[in-house]
Amino acid sequence: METKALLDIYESLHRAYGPQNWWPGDGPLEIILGAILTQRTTWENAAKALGRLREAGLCSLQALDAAFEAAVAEAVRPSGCYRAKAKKLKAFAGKVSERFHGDLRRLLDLPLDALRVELLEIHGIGPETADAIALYAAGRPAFVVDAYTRRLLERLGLLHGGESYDEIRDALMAVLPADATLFNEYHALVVRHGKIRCRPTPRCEGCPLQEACAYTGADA
DNA sequence: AACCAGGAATGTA
DNA sequence: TACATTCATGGT
Repeated sequence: METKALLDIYESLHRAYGPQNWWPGDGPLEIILGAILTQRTTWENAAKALGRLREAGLCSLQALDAAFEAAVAEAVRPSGCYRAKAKKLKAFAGKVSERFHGDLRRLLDLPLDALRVELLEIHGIGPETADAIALYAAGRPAFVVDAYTRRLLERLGLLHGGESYDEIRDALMAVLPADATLFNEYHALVVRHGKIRCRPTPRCEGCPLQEACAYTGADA
């Protein structure tokens, strides 16, 4: 993949959609909890679950660590896969508690590579969630590769379709400047664009990537 | 009424 | 290593 092609895509998307302002404020912990809760669900459902965690007084590492898994599960029910996610949330709280003395900063302040290794050891955190946490909670330049990213790059002819997560991530990070702000907006823009469902004809009317690719959204 | 949404763990060959 | 199944709510 080439730097210019990828930056051109970014420019087109940014011109069309503007800044997406993903995961602002909230604080590192809630960003992490949200990253787990949004797996295989809409952000609306994840936000609902996060709100219920707050209501239940479970929005802290100590509270999560001490709480019954069933209580956590009940709170996060709206996000789906709720028993599995309750286990994941407690796994994260437990890891920070035992390995980092309950101090989230000790984890987040690690160098990117070390941070990613630590995150991947935690039950419930795979490559995409690890990069989302590194980028949006720790502010590190980690490129988040999701289904939208794959589909876009495949349809633009930059990928063939058999690549692993790490292959795609490493290829992108090898040619793009290590800029957390850029990666933050890039991922958010790819998702924003990917949600658009183009009509078969005319194809992608108003699509910002029309000249590069007539059909990069979801299947209509 | 199938299908998808800001995945990952687990089981099987 | 590579693919199938499971988790499970809520909106089209």
